[in-house]
Amino acid sequence: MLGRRITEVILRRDNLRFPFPDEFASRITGRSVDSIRRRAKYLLLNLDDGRIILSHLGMSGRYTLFDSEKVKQFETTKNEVSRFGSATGFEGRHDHVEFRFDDGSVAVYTDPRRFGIMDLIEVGEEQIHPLLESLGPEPFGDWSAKQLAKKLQNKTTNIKVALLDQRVVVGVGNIYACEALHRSGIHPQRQSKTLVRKDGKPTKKLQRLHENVVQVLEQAVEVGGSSLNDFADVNGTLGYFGHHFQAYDREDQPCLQANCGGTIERITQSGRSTFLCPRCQR
DNA sequence: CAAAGTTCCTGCGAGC
DNA sequence: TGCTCGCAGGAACTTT
Repeated sequence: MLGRRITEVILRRDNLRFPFPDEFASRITGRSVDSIRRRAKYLLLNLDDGRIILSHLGMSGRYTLFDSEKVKQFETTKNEVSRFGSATGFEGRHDHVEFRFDDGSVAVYTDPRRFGIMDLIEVGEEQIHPLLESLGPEPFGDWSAKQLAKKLQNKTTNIKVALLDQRVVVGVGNIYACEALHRSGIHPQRQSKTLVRKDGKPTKKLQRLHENVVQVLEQAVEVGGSSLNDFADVNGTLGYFGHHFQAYDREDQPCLQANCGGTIERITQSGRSTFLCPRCQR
């Protein structure tokens, strides 16, 4: 999408999780995409008029890109079966938005559950956007164990729930919270503040957790994300991180930590599944 | 029945 | 007593 001019936007419904902003299509038609950034799990597409398309994939959203060749093919054959899985070319049941570009390519936003978000940020309003304003630090930025300790020092909340709190650190979802805690040997139900020393400095375990959060996310990105069902990149390539799970979705299977010999358990915390090894996670 | 995300609401208890 | 805050849990959104 980068560097291309939007020639047409087709909305197949009036909302995802929230209604599309007023005149969304007309306000972005004719604009070109100057740069693309990410903040937490939000995508930000900077347009040439200073406005920003804000997008979130929710649980099941995906963008699929079709080059002009592919687009021509679809338009001539009306072929609805493609190698893109649920993004069945154009007009699949869950293809909600189509961005058409000046070079003939098309980006399709597909989202069966419609937990995703699409909004248009007006010039200068990025800092005050309600979805962005209370986000915590980026794990790949200058985030430190010290910073994490500060956020957790008075928290009685379970550490797993704290990791999922986007005010503590952004980008850690349910899978990666489970994996990072498992690698760190920390019990998910442990009170957050017990990982911080009285003087406010991180304990050894919290330092490990900080390192492992970054490591888990880096590895997941490297192999293209987690395909629990069908996470795919813009070319339809499936993510591979699922093959690297050591705890998540492994209930009743042996713990893979060296010399542990424990068995992975599944519990529920705040309505979310947590997988842990009660033997090596304390 | 459970699911990868996020926000909002309610009810409860602690502390001032 | 009343107020605020933090926290836990649940609901909501929807389809597979």
